[in-house]
Amino acid sequence: MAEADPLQRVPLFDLLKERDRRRLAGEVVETRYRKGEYIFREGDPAEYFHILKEGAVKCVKSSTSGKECTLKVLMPGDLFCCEAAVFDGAPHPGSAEPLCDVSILRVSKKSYFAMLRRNPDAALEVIKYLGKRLNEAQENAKILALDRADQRLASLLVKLAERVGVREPNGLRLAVRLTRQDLANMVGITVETAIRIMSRFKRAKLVSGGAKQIVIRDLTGLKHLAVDPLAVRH
Amino acid sequence: MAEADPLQRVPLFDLLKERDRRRLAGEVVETRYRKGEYIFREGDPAEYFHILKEGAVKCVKSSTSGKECTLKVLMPGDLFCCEAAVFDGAPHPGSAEPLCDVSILRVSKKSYFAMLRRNPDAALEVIKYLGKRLNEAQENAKILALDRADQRLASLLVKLAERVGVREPNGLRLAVRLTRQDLANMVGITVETAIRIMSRFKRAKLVSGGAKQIVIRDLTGLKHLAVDPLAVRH
DNA sequence: TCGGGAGTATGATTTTGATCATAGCATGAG
DNA sequence: CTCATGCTATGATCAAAATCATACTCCCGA
Repeated sequence: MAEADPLQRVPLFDLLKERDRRRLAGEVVETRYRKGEYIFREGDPAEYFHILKEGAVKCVKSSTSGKECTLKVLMPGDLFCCEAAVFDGAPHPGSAEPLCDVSILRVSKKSYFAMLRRNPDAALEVIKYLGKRLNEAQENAKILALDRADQRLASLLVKLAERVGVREPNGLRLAVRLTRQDLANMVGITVETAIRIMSRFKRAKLVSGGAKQIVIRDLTGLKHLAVDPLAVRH
Repeated sequence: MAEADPLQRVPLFDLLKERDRRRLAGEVVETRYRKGEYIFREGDPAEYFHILKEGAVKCVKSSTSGKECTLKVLMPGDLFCCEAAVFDGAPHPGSAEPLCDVSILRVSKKSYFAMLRRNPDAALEVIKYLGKRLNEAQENAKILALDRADQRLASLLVKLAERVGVREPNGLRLAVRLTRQDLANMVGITVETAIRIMSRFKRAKLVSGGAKQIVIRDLTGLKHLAVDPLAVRH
């Protein structure tokens, strides 16, 4: 906590009255994690509320058979485990793993709830944020339930391009490093299927690049494909 | 609004200070719908916040190709379209259809937000409710992404049994009327597949009954199946 | 610059579930 | 009672994606 008011520019906290922000600042702990570590694991007790300050984090759930599913990639400003922070004593329903070196802010559930009770605007902000997340999750469920593998992957790439795409001469570069395995885990398919479809997308000049760097070369084409039940041939 | 304080026993509203509850009561409209009507449709402007008072409602999303997916069956006390109520001017991301004759309470977004701003306890309650719903939605996404058709159906039946199961001599009867098509829409499979799997479940004495009435005869067996990657044979 | 490991690529085979087709059953309105 | 209609049932066929197997390629560090 080197700066005078480290929470001033953090989403959610920026809404607090200055007095409350200062009060809370003393209770916020900043921690750094590197790729490969866990921020928390499925089943751990959920005692803190988190905000991602820097880097990218994936939320993962796994099934008994060892298969994994990535629910969401969080970016700076995202709140996480608001959903878990909510239950008294219930464990984390999923794990949080850094996709690169990250920095997160952590507050105890108790201080978090006390803060919300004192700051109706912040509470409304959290309500809006959760509403948005619930919406996303339901949209996602629809896609998983109704769409084919290639459509799901196309939808994912569109979503990623819009969230973390960086303009570049030949398209939008995704600012997070994701392997085919990562992509597969996000849409409920196997690596092999993800690789085959990505190869098809490359041939169709929709995307380019590998694990280090994915570039979206034809966003409109992908959007089309996500909606249209016609596969890209060959 | 015949009764003195119609909101006293309604979830969420029961938390309000009496003064606020009375104030809000004037703004709450109760409406009845019957099976076959729509409460609202995907794309309609979202101007109200809803609470289900009586009956059962399904939340549905559909894809361009006409296929439908049922996100959730709401029961009395459930808030709905909190997620949509949140966006300024954005349309409903899904439809709400009664599964039987229902009664719903409706408040304008404006009064709803004003009420939450004045009642931090109610706001926290909404946060908890949304957290729970987000959790459910993510659990659901995991199941859709990783599990086979029979496991998904088994999970659904377990969930339904726990939410709307009524004790009976031969098992738990589901208090909502759901056809095989409804079940199929909830887990992203076709009617035919739902029927085949339900037939298998019947043969294995896990369930009984048809569209009028589904009875869960072996909850433990279903729970097992939901988790275990072994199909019920024959 | 060489070797190893992580990630990508691609083929062959099998499994699952969708699709198409037809038939049977039950429930309720008349 | 009886017909109509909405749901369930089941078979045959097809397509999509999982699985298993093997090879390649790129990068990074020693």
